[in-house]
Amino acid sequence: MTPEDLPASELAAVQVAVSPIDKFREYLSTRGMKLTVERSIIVEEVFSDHEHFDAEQLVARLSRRQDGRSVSRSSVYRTLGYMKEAGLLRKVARSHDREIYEHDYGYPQHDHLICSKCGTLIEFHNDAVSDILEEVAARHGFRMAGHRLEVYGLCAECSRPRRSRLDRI
Amino acid sequence: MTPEDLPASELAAVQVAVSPIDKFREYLSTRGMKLTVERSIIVEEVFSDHEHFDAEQLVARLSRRQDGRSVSRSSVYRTLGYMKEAGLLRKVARSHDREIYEHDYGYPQHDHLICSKCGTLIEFHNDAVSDILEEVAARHGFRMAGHRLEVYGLCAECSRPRRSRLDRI
DNA sequence: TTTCGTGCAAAGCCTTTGCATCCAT
DNA sequence: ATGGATGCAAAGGCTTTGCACGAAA
Repeated sequence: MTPEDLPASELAAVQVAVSPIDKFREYLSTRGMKLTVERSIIVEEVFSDHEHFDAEQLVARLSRRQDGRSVSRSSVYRTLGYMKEAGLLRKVARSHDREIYEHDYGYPQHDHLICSKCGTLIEFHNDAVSDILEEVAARHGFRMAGHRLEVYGLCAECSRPRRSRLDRI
Repeated sequence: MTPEDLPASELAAVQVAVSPIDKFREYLSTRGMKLTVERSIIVEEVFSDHEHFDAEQLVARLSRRQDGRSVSRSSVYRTLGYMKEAGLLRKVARSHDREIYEHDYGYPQHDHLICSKCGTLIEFHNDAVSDILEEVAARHGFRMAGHRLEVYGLCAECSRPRRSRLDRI
């Protein structure tokens, strides 16, 4: 119950009162579930950086650990689901038939520009969008819980014309 | 190689009102492909109403036809892909692990409110959203090609409390 | 002991693909 | 004769699940 085993440095970096692991523990307890060693490892790995990731990449990162703290693929998938329910993660896109996750805790709401060519995800935030959606939802008697906005196109890098391509025939 | 087999009348009407089937034929011809009987059946079935659908539903609708004009599942999937490339369809969401399609030809751009409970899709259009996205994209040197905006939550119907559910212990 | 969790393998599902056959917008 | 297209079945690839064993309270 008590978060006394958490490094203060991490708490500061997340900029929230409760660390992800604590929030997860809290969520689990309300469902009669436990914060097991495996679940802790997964949360730690997931929040070790802010990059987007998919289940398989996470499995790979976990199996690459040299401390022998590995977790099975099944547990990874199951835990990602719980973390999403707990509000720690959210699915932001789908790439190559895989769900892409990102932190949904400790970071402000934002959306993405997705390059159709290289797959790069560029985050952006715009309050006006949220306001508009609130208004639209209200007009339809719809109780908005969240949204997913993906803008497709080509990033600056990929939209730059290249001679090599024009040379082909 | 040359598009000389295209009726001049159709070329002239391109910017105006070309039927989905014609637009598809045109697209196919530019790729050296043919508008076969099966592809025509699929286009006809898809544009027989404006509802959203997924591949399996379309397969079901086609197999339900009494005129013996059936099409295999393979062809349905393959053709949906071509129709998307041709600009006739677009994927708007993903529900129950299936891609949801809708017409992308002859209908104005719009987005959706998606009920997390019953899966209902409510369409809405808002110019401000498009404007904002154009601006955001420009600011990032991103060449926007399109977007996908899904608002999650509960529709008016599903957000209404029901006694019957409370009765269950 | 009892309950919940893990890991493995197998199953599920949607979607794609290899290949022989078919056919003609 | 000639490509492209179809249809069937099998393969793919991500994700879920059944089940026996394991660990913690």
